[in-house]
Amino acid sequence: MRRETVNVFKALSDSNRIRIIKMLESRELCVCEVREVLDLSTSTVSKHLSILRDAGLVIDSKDGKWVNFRLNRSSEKSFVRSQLELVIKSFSDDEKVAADRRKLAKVDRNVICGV
Amino acid sequence: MRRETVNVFKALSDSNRIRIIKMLESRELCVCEVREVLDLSTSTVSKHLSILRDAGLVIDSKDGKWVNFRLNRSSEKSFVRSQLELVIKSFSDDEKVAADRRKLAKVDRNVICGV
DNA sequence: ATTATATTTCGTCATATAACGAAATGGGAA
DNA sequence: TTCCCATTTCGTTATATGACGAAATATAAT
Repeated sequence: MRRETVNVFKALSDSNRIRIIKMLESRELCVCEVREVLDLSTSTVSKHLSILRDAGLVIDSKDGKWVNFRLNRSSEKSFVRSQLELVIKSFSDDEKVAADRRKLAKVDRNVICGV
Repeated sequence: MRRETVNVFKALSDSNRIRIIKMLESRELCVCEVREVLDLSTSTVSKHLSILRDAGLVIDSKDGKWVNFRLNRSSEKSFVRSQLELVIKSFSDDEKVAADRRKLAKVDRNVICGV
């Protein structure tokens, strides 16, 4: 059994990680921006993002002291692309997702990080 | 966050349950047929099937002393239909899935059950 | 009714997962 | 260098999950 493929399901089977993906639809995010919206500890958010990255669902890139995470919409694996599309199409009527989006619009990493 | 939708991911995030779905592509199956192929205890298989049923991915129907499980290909939820389609399209090159299919072709519930 | 069989539920165990804070890492900035 | 800060890793804890066998249910057959 292909563990890689099952790991995509594992990565998507946590509501906080779904919220992260829905947030990443808006724009690239660093760890502390996600932490601010989800109200979890930095280490927990970092772990969630690493699980999504290991599953191939998100990509990270360094920018100075920041690490930016974005959706891997052009993954070479069609299964990953399909799952991302499905998640993007789904959860649009979810109130928590909507609230995250509103909160995210007000978040500026230069303000909320390093406090 | 819609727990129902996340539960579909949870249901699909176990390799034995993926194998069950791939087996159900061939035909309806009862608990003991699945048990025979996966080589797990009856109670474990029953639990796996109930998780898939609770997620809406499979349907069960009684037929005398047997309970037949089949894929819920015409679920009223497009998300469930899409996920089933994706699983059906995927894992086709998986050796364990192929072996399950070969084993399943030789399985007759009237022979293997009740031993 | 009594027995047999298929399935589910229950209790238990081992492992996996998600959460946290503290400590370690890595890259600007002073 | 030294300090700062974003991130990761580590160690711990609580809960979730997957496995089993035994007991309980439900139905068929005798």
